Amino acid sequence: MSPQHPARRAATVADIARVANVSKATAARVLGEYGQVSEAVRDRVLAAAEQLAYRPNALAKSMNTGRSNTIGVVVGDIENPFFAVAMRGISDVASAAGYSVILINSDEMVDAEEAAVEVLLDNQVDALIVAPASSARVEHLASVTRAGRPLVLLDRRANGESYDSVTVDNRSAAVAATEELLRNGHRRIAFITTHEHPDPAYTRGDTITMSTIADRIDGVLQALDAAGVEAPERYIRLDARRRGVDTVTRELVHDDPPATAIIASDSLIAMTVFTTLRSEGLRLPDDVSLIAFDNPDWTAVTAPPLTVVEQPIYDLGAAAARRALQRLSRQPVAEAAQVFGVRLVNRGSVGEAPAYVGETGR
Amino acid sequence: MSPQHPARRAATVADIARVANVSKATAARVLGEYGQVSEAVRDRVLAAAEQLAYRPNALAKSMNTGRSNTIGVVVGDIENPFFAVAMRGISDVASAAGYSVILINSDEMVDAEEAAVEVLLDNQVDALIVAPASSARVEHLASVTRAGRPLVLLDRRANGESYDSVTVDNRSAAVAATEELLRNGHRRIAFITTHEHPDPAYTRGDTITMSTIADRIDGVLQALDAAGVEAPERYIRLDARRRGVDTVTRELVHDDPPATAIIASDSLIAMTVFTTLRSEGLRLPDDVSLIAFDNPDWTAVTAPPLTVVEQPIYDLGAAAARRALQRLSRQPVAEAAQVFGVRLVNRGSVGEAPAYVGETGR
DNA sequence: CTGAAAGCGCTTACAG
DNA sequence: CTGAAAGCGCTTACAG
Repeated sequence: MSPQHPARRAATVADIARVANVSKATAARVLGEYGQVSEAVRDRVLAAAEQLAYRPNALAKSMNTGRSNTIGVVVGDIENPFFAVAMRGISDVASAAGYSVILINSDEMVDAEEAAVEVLLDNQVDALIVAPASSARVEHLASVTRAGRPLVLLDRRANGESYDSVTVDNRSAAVAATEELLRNGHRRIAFITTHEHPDPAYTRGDTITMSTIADRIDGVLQALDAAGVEAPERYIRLDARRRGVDTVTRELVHDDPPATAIIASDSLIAMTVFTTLRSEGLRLPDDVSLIAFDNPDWTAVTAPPLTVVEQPIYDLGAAAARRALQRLSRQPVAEAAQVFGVRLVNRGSVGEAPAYVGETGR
Repeated sequence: MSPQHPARRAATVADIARVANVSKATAARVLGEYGQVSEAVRDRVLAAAEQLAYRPNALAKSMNTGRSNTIGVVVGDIENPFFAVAMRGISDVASAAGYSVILINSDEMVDAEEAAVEVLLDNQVDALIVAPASSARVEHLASVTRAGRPLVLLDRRANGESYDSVTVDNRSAAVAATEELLRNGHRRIAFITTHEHPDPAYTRGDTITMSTIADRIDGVLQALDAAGVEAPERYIRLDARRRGVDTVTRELVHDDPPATAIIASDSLIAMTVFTTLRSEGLRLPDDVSLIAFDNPDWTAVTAPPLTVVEQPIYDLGAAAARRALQRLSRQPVAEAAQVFGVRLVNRGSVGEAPAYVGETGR
């Protein structure tokens, strides 16, 4: 059987040892690059390996070493640009360190997330990075640390246990966005999120299970309260996918009195708000102002370009991977919770608040 | 040590066997769900497993069965929405079938792709899905089939060997886009791609290493030739990242005679063309028409919304995974090359070709 | 420096 | 139905 043709079976250490006339241990030493081997023997083994097109079986190696050089990642949806970019950050850092990454989508469902964690653990990943769908239901995450493997939370925190986490300062971001709007005279400021919730309206004290959303709402209300706006929660809308972001948008801007500004919790929501406002004949930013979370390229090319809250998404992913790697190498890690700052990018979708002229007008 | 506390060592089949008072073989039979076991013994084993919080070691299982239930995926860049969406398709199909997926980015560099394939093979993936960076340098792909593992090419073909592939009919797509432009009176039609190439200009007979790009150029030229346009390759621009898509765009529309329409090989290029035209004071579609490959959501909200070539990207990924799975189950697979059709989505960026009024005007 | 043996955690024949 | 043994392809002490 010539080397060009499909081999019946891949060559193993034993095969190399036989051909090189050494013991399996010796062959393994040169192939695995550990221990001491004489020059002459090494050459013989290497020649045999070359001849038989030897490739190591990483699984067998993992069985012995207890390390798979693999990192598991659980995100909501890799199709979501946020996670795609974060994944790139994770991948780059992992690859550079010789780690492969196994990816599973949770679709933001805790049950799926739990199953994913189990699969990944069974596959002996060395560490896990997860963007928890809920900050409340996180018992399954304990199984990771219980298995003695590093866990890093991506973008979202978890209640109870204190895990390593790499997040963004969503509260400050929301405060900054809201203040920018307040500065322009807005007082009826809406916040739209598609995060699932029993009631689409928000009442103080409501438990928001996703930490990013909870923080943003806190930030919006904090800024509004500080500005003396009364009952600012009136314009907060949760679970907007249920009735449609377009419908929710329409109601907000036709409310009495209407919201004069909208903060969209992600760029997809912003896109629908944008088109809905346009189809309603409302001008941006003259009639309604808009600020979006996230800064995908397209937000800079719309007319007007959108004012956005830019998050260091790639860095978030990279930092999560770095943290996991540090834990694996037992390096001392300074802090458990790494929080990135965000940046308000002023473009053209925020303008002076229009005067309220009663029910008939705006 | 109570079950709530970190276990020193995870329970194994041997541990369960000891506690349940059966042999390892018997414990393994019930835990691995194979072979025959009596009701009574099964219960005892299950109870022991429960008590010790037993979790199977997928690696050990793979060692024996020769199947890892893992699929390797090599794409150019997961941050690219095209691959993010395709990855979602792959993931969904793989997960549903009980497979995990390991992802590696090649950055469209063949060397990195080659290394990725090696790593994945070493990790004993059952099958491989790769979007080859080059159709020309594909020798490393042979190692996959040589290892007896299914290989499915995603989005791009490879020269020589005939591998399974799931692609899109790029030639027809380019023909359709070009004909739409011709129908509107355009004859100086440009095509811009960032695909790397020694010469940014295109000469008939040039070898384009990426099959998608080669097909698109073929399609554009075919339609233009059929329409009797002379030397239509004049407006084709390769490797546009080198000098900048904005610069390339500016030159094309200020050429004498200028291009009156541009086909952008992906949506990122389209975005830059869009902003460049605007900053040049050129109106879309009155002065210049634009058609983009790919249909991300934002292309529908620009002013004007873009006319695009929509590719069934998710389906492409899903089909690739399905094909890999079929090969693994040795089901008869009808054809080796699955080609998806594309759809021209007419929106607002194509208009009548402006009259050419000589060097001073347009 | 080199080798024989045991072991990682499972599965797979082979007996009984 | 159940068990003792061998084996998957490596690594890891332990001798020599």
